[in-house]
Amino acid sequence: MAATMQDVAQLAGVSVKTVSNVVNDYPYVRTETRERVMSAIADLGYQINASARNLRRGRTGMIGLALPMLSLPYFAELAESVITAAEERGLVVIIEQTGSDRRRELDALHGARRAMTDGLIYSPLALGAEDEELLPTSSPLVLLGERIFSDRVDHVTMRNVEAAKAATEYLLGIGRRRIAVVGVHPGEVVGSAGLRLQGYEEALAEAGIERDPALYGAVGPWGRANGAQAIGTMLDAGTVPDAVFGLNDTLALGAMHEMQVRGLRVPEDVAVIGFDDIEEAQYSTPTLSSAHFDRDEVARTALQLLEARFAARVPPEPRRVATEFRIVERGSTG
Amino acid sequence: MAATMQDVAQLAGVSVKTVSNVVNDYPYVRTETRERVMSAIADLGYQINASARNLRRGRTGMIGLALPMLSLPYFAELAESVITAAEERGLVVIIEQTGSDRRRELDALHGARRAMTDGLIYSPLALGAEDEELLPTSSPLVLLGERIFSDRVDHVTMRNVEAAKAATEYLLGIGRRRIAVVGVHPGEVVGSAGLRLQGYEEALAEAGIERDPALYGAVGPWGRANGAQAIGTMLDAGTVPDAVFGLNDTLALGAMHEMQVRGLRVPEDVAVIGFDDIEEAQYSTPTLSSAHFDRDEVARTALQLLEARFAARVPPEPRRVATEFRIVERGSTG
DNA sequence: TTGTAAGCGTTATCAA
DNA sequence: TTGATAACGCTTACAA
Repeated sequence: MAATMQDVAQLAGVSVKTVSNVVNDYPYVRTETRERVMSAIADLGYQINASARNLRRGRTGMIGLALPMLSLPYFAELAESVITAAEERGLVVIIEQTGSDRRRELDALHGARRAMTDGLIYSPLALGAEDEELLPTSSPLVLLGERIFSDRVDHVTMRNVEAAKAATEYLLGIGRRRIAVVGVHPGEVVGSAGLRLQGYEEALAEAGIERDPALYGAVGPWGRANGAQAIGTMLDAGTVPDAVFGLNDTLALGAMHEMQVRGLRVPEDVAVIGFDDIEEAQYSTPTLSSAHFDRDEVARTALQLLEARFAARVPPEPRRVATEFRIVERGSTG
Repeated sequence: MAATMQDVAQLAGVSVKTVSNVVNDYPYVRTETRERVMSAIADLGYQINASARNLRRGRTGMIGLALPMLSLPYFAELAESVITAAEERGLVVIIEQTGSDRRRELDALHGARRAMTDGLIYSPLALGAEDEELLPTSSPLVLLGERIFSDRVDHVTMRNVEAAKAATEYLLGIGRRRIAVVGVHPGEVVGSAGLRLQGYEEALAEAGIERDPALYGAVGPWGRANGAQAIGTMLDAGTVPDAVFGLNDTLALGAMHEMQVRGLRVPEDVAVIGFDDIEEAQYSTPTLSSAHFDRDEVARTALQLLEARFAARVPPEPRRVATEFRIVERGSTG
């Protein structure tokens, strides 16, 4: 059996309270006492029982991270950042994969898993603005992205519109005029797809270029296969763009792949830019230009927002923090 | 405050024990009683307190997954499978990123995090055979891969030698003779690098082809950048292979990229095969041939081994389970 | 600076 | 089939 505080206390000849004081770095412990306790801890290989501590404290030391799936590189990289940032704060992360399924996204919000964590970092894909009222407001929650907005919840946003606009402007700046956009979710306004498309359209409008529906590649999930398929359909229909804006990097990479297979040269015939700047963007052929966000910063900010709620007696005002971005120029845009 | 079993019991007019019986699907509860309890649970929005349950049960319902980092696609996909398989069994996964750092790998084995999980699935990269004795033998542990072998611990292995041999034989089968190998860790015998290299060498030996050190690309971590660098160095030295075996897919993809940049055609000039069959292999240009393993099967097997230990009164004999593989032929080998 | 004792919300034992 | 009650191992008033 594992040693308990009782065992340590007995061996050190002190009370459990004193052991607890030592374990929790309570300052008013005599050095000599502390040392006796420490050595007893070492002797017994004592490790604190997290369940007991959590039960007593009313906290679990764990936070949830709900995301579509880890095999999407963007989310794997986000998870990496969140886990690292959480570890710095002594928190443990439980990842819940929602598969961008509406029911499972709701479950992450309210289900049993939610009860075993102190807070939730939430990156929804299926829920939308109409679900705002379903967001729990009593328990700490940070929303990532701009899919849902609520005045009652903390947000870390991505400046989707501005970054997409900047990406499109970059393509315009290198002389491209027939810019396809891949990954469109028709009718969507508030999600990443809707917002990034809005940025694209604003850039074109300001450049005085007319909107051409033939250049819109609509797809479902944002994977490479759909990026390839969207541009394939477009090319089959006889529409040949001189640039492609992928609403995320995997779409852009898929589209780039499909065009190369069909003999188009990137960037000579078609320039390509993505969004998110996943690691893979640095290693594709050619390397992929992209709108870059600092995921570590997103993770740290989200954790700060959560912890502000853990600590507070009165819940703080919900905050909305926007993450900075920059356009990274690589081979796919020449 | 969240409702407790007491509250539910009071509302339903029964004892806490009865609520507990309902919650735990104890069969001997009258249907009518069960229904009253259920409706009280629903009314109060009661959710069980995991800390209290775990304290009482002496289990946490959580398992650890120690891996180098999630931004490596192979590990992200492995984590996805493990989380999914764990969820099916009502277990929660805590991911610990070791950064393939020796100290952090040891910490995953013995540290505080370890104490809050019931078992650990462990994919070491820095520890080696000499660390066998450091493996805890009292707590449930499953080792992934063939980096460490111990008779005292469960293993899920990958048939590294056989699969690498098959991959090399496949290249030989399509007529390649100067087969470079990328990702070599000189001097390593037991890790993935050592074993896969062994498979490569066995295949060449059986084909009667002499070992050529110029075709060995040694690198550190197995990322795309190092794959590119290894083949770059080789080409700079005037060695031009007619095929490349990447000891994993990201190495192969990096190497493929570098060769394409230098004007070599894949697969015409150089065929490329990887190892692991990550999702990206299906979307690169050209698509990447690879040695495929079923990660879901690995995950399920690992969990079965852990659970066998949770359940057992007497610890079961350590088992070693080998995962099947197959060579997937794609564009990079013509 | 340290000790005593009461709980945190469950589950397990035993009795009814 | 259900209920009383004692743990599980820790933290925290409160006392000393």
